[in-house]
Amino acid sequence: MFGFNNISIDKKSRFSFPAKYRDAFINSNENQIVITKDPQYPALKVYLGSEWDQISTKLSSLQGLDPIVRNLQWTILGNASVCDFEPSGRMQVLISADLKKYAQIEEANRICLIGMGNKFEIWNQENWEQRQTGGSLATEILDIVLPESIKDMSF
Amino acid sequence: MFGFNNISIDKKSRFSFPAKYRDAFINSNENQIVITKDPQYPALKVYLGSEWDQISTKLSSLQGLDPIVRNLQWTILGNASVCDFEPSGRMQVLISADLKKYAQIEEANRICLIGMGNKFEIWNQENWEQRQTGGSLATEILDIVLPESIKDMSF
DNA sequence: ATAAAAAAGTGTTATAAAGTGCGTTAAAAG
DNA sequence: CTTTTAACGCACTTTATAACACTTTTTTAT
Repeated sequence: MFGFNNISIDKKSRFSFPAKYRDAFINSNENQIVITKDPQYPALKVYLGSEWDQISTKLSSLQGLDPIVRNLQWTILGNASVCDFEPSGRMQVLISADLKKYAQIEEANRICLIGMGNKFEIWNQENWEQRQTGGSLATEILDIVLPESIKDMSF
Repeated sequence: MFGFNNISIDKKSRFSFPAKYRDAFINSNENQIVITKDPQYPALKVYLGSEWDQISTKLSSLQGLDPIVRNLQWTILGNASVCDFEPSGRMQVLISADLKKYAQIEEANRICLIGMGNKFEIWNQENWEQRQTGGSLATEILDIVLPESIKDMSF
């Protein structure tokens, strides 16, 4: 599932996945997706249920007394929103007020949904354009040395 | 059970778990939860009964002559409050005055409840926001070398 | 020690807000 | 021109919370 989409969010903060992904969703047999914060950028990550199960299980098993691990757990696990999802239906998903704020799409009624294979990213349109045209965003959050325990994970 | 929730505590220091966790509680077949202190931060941890049984059994079996272990035992075991819990009901829980004080939520009528998978954290809202936005990883209470015995535990 | 008063804890109800479902219209694609 | 998709609007349902009433426990005064 790849590609760029500029789509709308309605008054209740819902968006629908473009129909072109329907078959892929049906084939992957998922009935849940998970939205959470991107740990590096003011953007959101969208995972398929099965993918999320793997990531969350691994991440929550790591030693939380390590402050870097703990911060990742907070960001990724502590902001995850699990949504029931019907690939055969409207494929609608709600974005919580918190996540909207984080991704700076509070006011916006349009977002950028970027297909990255097994996951999606959601961006504020201006942030996305700036980032693509080489500009840097102020908030590079995770500028740290990673502990061994998470070096083999990819979020 | 994941995600961020800003919820109210009533005048009698009760809060209710958001309804979105009901199914997960019912499926996990728990009728008790345990609230205790977080050993690193001014926050509270909430465990499911079964999870607590494992953690507390393991932790209390460790060698208490190690001062770090001893401190963890005091903090986590010595402040645990077991609450009967009805997933099919209102899912209400009382926070003791002690624990409220520790988490600095004495005055507040709102708290942040953070779902971290198999456990929750409870934070004073301001503390949480500061910690999430400040990004300073410097000020951890437990900034020490962990003994081998607890390296494989995650609280 | 006993009774009264206060505090703490438990449970119920009402109401506003948030979330969900679905039909209709508008736009795009074939 | 027909079919599919995206966006919008409305109605319905669920949820969160404050207010209230009642019970139990603790404290205080006699």
